[in-house]
Amino acid sequence: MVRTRFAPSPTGFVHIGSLRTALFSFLFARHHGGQHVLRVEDTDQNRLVEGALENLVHVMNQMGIEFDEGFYVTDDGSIKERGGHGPYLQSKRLEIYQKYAKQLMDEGKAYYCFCSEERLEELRKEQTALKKPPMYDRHCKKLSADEIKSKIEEFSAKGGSASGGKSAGKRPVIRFAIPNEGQTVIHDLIYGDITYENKVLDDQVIIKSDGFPTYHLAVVVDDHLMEITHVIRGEEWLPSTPKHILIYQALGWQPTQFAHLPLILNPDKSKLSKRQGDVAVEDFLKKGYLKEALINFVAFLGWNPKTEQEIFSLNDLIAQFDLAKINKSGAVFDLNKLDWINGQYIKLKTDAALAELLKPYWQEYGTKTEKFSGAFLTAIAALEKERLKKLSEIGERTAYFFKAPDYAPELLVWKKSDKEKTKSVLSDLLELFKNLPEADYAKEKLELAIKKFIVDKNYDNGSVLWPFRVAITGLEKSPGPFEAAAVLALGLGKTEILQRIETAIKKLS
RNA sequence: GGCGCUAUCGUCUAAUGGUUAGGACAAGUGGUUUUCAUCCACUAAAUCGGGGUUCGAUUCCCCGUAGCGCUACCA
Repeated sequence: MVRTRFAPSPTGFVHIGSLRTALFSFLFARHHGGQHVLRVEDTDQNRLVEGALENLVHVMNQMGIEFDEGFYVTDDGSIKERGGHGPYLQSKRLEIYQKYAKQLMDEGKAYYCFCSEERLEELRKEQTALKKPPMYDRHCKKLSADEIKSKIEEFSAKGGSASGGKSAGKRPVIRFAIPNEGQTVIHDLIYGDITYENKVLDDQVIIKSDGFPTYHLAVVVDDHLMEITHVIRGEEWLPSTPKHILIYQALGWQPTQFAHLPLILNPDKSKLSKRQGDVAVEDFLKKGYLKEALINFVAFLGWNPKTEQEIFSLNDLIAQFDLAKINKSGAVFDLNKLDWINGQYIKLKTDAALAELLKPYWQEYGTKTEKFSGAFLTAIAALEKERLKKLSEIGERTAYFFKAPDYAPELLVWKKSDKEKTKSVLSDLLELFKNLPEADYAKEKLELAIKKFIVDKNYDNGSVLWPFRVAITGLEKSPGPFEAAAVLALGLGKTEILQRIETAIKKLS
């Protein structure tokens, strides 16, 4: 049984890279009929963020990434935990890590380290100055039993006193003793076999002085205990993987399989970061990117089905997903392509569904959607469907439907026409509309009537259609005049059209 | 500095030991059109460099170069 997990630390927002990692681990699990676990890695007490867990679970839920174990959103919107391998919050598993750390100590595979932060810093400085790799010098590994005993007493005497800075905590740290010889080989499902010399590996701290484990211990213990079969994570973890394998071996366990994902990059090719634009999934959602588009786009960063199909639903992805089709080089996060995919998904929506999605964005813009009929909103959605790249654009683009537009009089004059002609065209048009029966305000009838009007009056299209459209929309760029007018009549009645034409004539006077 | 990874159009990528190196986004041009968008057609745009192996290498190997990642009591 394949079991994968997504194991983020709760930072307060969901990074786009995390989304892809979660997506791939979900796709892999589902593709193989396996299970997907959500475990939260909150072992850094200095970086706790209020509400981060809730936010994380809600975003995952919203994106349609499911977890069989871990945390989930209940019907009433609260967060609950489930599954037989819990707890799924690392801060609630402290005794477990302690137990295995002790086991390693007892077997001589780990040791207490009493070195102060200052000493460590000094050491690093010296090593760097000598152009040597900064590594722990294993000073405390050589301590005798008596020395250890007295050091421990000294440490507890200090208690939690603030005197010695952060490093003078209550307890020493525990370091994992890396073997000085030999090699460790990673069999990565994406990168292939990678060999590391053990001697270049540092003696990692596995239990911090506050009693919390570091990532390296916690990840190994939890993945083992939670019966994870495949660890799918970002490429930034590749260099610490040999340490993890060594810990597995020290504990007498079989390592999981590993699949490291290529990084997602900023336009300058550095690791995608907050500094260079939005990286929070929440922000993209807020801007009006559809979850389907986000999923589709992110799936194509580093993976592709090797066909020419570009649009994939989550189910398509599950069916097609294959680790062997993931490539090894990092991928730049290209907003242009995201916009395009988003536009594609917007076009795929029905008019009514799109209108529904648009409501919050109209509200945000200040439009009281409850005052207008569903048919009206749907008709507007239909008009904008092929123009919209992001839902958040809707407010500004369609403001004229809800409130008479304001615009400069010159905008009414078509480039091949002039002010006087425009004025008389609009006056003629006003007459036409005054006599137009209500039933003829439907788009097709309206179009027929106006086209006939143009022929009868011997006008040309531009000198009629341009000012008419501007009178209705007040915009230089907008949907066509017939559909805009028809939708406007549907929502606000035919008199609104007469009024807007009258306003236009006045503007030219 | 050490260790590791990577390298095809601007971007995401496909392909093969032999192809006119393909597609998509973006860009540009033209068509449709009152404007915008859509749509259609077209154009420009790439195998990092040097050595091998081979009849032949963009593909396999080595070296170099570049970029990135890691190098914490952060994950």
